[in-house]
Amino acid sequence: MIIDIDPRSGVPIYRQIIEQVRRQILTGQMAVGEQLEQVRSLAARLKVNPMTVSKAYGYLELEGLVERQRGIGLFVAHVRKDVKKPMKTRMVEQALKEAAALAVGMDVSDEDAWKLYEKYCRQYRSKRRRNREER
Amino acid sequence: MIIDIDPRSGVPIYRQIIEQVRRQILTGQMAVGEQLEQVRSLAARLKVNPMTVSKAYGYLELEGLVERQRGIGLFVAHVRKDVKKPMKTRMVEQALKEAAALAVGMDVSDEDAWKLYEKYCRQYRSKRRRNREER
Amino acid sequence: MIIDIDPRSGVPIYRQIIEQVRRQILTGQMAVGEQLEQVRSLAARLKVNPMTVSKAYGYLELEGLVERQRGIGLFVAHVRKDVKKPMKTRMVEQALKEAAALAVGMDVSDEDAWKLYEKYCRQYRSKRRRNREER
Amino acid sequence: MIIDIDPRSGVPIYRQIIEQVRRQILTGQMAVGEQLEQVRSLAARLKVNPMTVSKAYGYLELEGLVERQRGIGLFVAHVRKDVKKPMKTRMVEQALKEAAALAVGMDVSDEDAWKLYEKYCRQYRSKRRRNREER
DNA sequence: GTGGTCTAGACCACG
DNA sequence: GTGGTCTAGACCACC
Repeated sequence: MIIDIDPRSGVPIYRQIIEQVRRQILTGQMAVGEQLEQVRSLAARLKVNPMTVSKAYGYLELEGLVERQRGIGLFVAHVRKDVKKPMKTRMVEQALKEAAALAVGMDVSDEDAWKLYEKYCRQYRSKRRRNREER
Repeated sequence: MIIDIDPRSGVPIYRQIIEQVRRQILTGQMAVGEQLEQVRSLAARLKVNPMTVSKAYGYLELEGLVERQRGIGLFVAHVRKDVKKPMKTRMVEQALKEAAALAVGMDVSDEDAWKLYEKYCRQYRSKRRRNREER
Repeated sequence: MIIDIDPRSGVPIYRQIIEQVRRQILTGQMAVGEQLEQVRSLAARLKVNPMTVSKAYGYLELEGLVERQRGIGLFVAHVRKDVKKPMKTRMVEQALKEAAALAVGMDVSDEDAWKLYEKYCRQYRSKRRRNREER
Repeated sequence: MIIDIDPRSGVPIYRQIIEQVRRQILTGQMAVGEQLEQVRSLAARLKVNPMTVSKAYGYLELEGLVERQRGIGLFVAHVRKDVKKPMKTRMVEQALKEAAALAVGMDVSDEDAWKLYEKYCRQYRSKRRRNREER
């Protein structure tokens, strides 16, 4: 499992884990039925308290994105496409809405905003490609 | 002063106040020299402890967005444009970056994102126009 | 009476008044028996609340540097030289002690510190000269 | 951590804490990465409310002198030298400026001031040497 | 276990 | 009248 933690970013660690795992599940980077890395193993790898990982997994279970099989571990759950799709778009929509609100307030033109947006997209896409090649 | 607080949002109240006041100052919705609502008055209105408001105002003073006139109150400070500008763009940039990260992760095409973004901008611009006409 | 107030300096206004009047009395710039500017007049001139001036004068009276003559006003008191002298040196000594403590802590060499000190002295001396010529 | 509080000095307690910790960090008396005394522990020792200590630590974090590691505690941050240096010199400069203003006002000659300054520096340097040997 | 936030209410400093 | 500080104690978030 590819997870990057920045303990100094201000975002709680368990949230960083949640977001990255959720993203990987929703985009299919993690397949249905695939087992999540064990709590202790991931915690050791990230140099993080096991309770932190456990908490993140707990939230993902609540969301229905993973399923617990007692004594064995957690697995990526099957989520119906008509449930998955809106989850994905809602997240993006909210972020775009926030950006729009700020840009309008700050008098940033749509063109300038869009140039920035595209720049960041390129960065993230190439970063993603690199990660995939490493696997 | 227009301030909306959601005590259940998880974001500390004083931070919500800071962000909203900062945005209003940077966007010029609050004019230079304008007096901020009094600590006790705002606290009463938001049904919040005066210290919470005071804390928020204190941070804004540290940022230099607000100036104290002892015994009188707090006022919107004059901020040099070359200081203000980067503060504004940084806020917009961060929001766009977040949106880009999500869109890439969720496989949302640039075209779809752009359509959404434009829609929200139109909404905010018309909302803004209405607010101005009311004044 | 020559008094410069900086309402934005962070130092309480009444303290700024106290310090400047005290300095002028101790250095003889204000003669024994000379009348202090009236509270209302000084307050108007400095664009400051009369109570602020009154408070400053009150402290000076407590220190014995000025004397109240009921119904007439406040006058520079006669202070014995053997009382005056230590007041003056103690003030300077304390400031130098603080500067020394910091300079040692911050590893600033005596030479560097002294160059700075002399620079500031020159500035203040010329400022003082200008003030005198204006009178 | 060596901290002396004078609750009767007029200077707010949280400011006294800030200044003393800042000085110890900038002078290297507190090493980079060293853990700050825990909020509750320091509060108990100074017989002060934990929030007061927390407030002080919070400001130091804003200044970038201190970093939080959530759930663990606060640590002396690594501050780039080119950022640290001006902070240090500004502190010394201000103290020297204040001393110069007083000395000029009180008609203390540069020679007398210099003698005093050197004396205090000697005192602080030997005190410092003693402290180092104790370690 | 750590630190952060909020409250209620007292008291102070400043004008 | 302003705002600032501090306390005591409750509660929360995070690890």
